[in-house]
Amino acid sequence: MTEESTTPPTATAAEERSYDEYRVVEDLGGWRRSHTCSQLTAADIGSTVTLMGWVQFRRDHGGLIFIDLRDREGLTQVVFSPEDAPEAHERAHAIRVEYVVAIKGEVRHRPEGMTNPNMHTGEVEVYVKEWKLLNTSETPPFPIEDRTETSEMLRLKYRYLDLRRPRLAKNFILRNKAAQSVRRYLDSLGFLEIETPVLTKSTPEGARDFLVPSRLNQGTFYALPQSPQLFKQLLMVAGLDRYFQIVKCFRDEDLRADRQPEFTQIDIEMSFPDEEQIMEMAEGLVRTLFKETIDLELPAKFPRMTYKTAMDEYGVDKPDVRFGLKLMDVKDIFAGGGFKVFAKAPCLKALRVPGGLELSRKEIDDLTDFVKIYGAQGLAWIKVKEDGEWQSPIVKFFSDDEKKTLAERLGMTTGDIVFFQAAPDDVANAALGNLRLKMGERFGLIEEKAFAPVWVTDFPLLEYNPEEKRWVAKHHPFTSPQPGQMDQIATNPGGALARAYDLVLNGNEIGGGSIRIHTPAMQKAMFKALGISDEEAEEKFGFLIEALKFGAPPHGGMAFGLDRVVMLLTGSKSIRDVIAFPKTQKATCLMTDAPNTVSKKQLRELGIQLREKTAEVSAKKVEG
RNA sequence: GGAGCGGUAGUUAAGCUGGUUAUAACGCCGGCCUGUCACGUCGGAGGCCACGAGUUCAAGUCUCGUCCGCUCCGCCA
Repeated sequence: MTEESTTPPTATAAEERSYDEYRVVEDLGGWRRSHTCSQLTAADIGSTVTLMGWVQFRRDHGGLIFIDLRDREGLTQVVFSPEDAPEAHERAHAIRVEYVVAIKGEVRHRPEGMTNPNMHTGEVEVYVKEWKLLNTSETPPFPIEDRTETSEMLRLKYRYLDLRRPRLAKNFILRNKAAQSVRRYLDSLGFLEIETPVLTKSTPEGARDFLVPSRLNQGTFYALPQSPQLFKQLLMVAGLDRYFQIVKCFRDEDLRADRQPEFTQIDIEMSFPDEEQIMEMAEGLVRTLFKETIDLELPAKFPRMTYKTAMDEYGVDKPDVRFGLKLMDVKDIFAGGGFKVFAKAPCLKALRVPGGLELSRKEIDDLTDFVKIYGAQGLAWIKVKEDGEWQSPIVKFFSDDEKKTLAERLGMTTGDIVFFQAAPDDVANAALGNLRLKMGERFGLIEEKAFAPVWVTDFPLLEYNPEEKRWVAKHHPFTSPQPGQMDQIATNPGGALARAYDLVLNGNEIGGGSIRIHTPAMQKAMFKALGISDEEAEEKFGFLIEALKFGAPPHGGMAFGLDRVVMLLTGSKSIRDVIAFPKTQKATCLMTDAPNTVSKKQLRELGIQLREKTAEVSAKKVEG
């Protein structure tokens, strides 16, 4: 080291200096970490430790220099003192945010009154004796800290920096805990973790498949699994009895805050179960998971609700039961009455919101726009004023009898607002069901930290798909009907019930499953009911029907959406925050720039040629 | 496929009814500073206002289109 470089710059120095000469990256040179950045406490005082990590903040007093050293576990304050270690201190002026450093020094108690109770390691600090610069860093495009909001775009482009932020890092520490907890629990119950193929067969029904062209068999395609559904059933046929897997699933559908094209399921299947046994196992799993990750005791038994009740009272099949505000059917009150809009409505439902009197005209207008999203034509309402008078644009059309019955049925009282939807069932339910959630938020009825699980049972087996003009499986075509329900399919397809169940948590579907069909006859009958011809059934699902012929045991199971569960456990608003490298709403990866074009050679090997317009778009992408 | 919100220094935002040199905070660079912890303080640098057309004497601002991000509907269990 030259004379000049060890002399601190003085105020009289004419030209600006640079610390680049100190920014020489060194090898580890045999150094090893002795502690993480969240470990040191008063018990370690006096010991010599080695820490490695990233520089979170730097506070250079000219004399003393403090840095907060960060790793995934936490922060430790490190002190460079010109008296204790002049050479180490002088070089430390060059340290910048996000540099990677290794420091060796002595743990000391902080001086009286200088401890930091906000910091896990706030009682102590490490006085540096020597240190190594392991790497420098450019100034990060956004601050690596929780309190600064940054655009999703930048966060995704520099995901590895985003993941350094403590809040996100914590999510993945918890996610790991959750996964390990699930494995321990299921293993203890005799479930075997078995892997299933990722390159598999495209099956109709359900979501759009992601396809993978086959080079060895040109003109044919694998599909990525929407779930390992058929494989896990075949594992039951194989007599493996109990299976589970924490597994990626792929669905090529549009994205949402809680939907990614690839996501992770806790996939479970067991032999010889009834619904009760599966629900018991699932409740145990969720209870254990919550206990071991966030130390929360969920009730021993989760409440249950039929699909019909959920739709009638909550308007959705995934009710948030943390608060009341149930929908009420009032169709009968106005049937045949003078107010045509209500009298003729296929479905007429009301939502009474106590305290809703305070909603302004503007707010009601906004709510009207809100329900239009779900296909509603408008939003009728009645306010019950302090003097008991009803204020409403429609009440003048009501008869006295109608008013009286309505008030009694809904329990209308001063300060209320009542909303109405006169519409087809699905529209009325969607509009009021979502309005209910909005009102729950608006009036602070939702206890944010509460977790309210609920089973939704007795799902319909089939639902009508107007686009395809046929009945399709609501759950999937391998779901067993409830006893006797198969007979209904011919006469009243929509009324047949399935042995299916969903687990709903705070208005989020976190899991679902069913007892499966295990005889070839029933499976064939089901395909027939779905309008799938024998030939098609044979071509697409022949291997399943074949397998069912060889002593398939009764079996059933369920799958949990791990991403959604972890999202709820961590209080995240999107599953992107619990997926290390998520995709944008257009299903692209801003970090790797996937999906991308491939060379002509690659396409030729696969026997694939782009259509003219597609090729143009592709060429443009290559240029850009 | 559709609806809504957004894109302005490295970052987060402000920028009114179109009008002089586009603001601020944080960050960055440098000076000073031995008890800070989102250190303080003094000074400095930093802009294709997403992109492309148009209207206008004049566009960050108005119009149209395109691209990108988010939320939602459809889609998806």
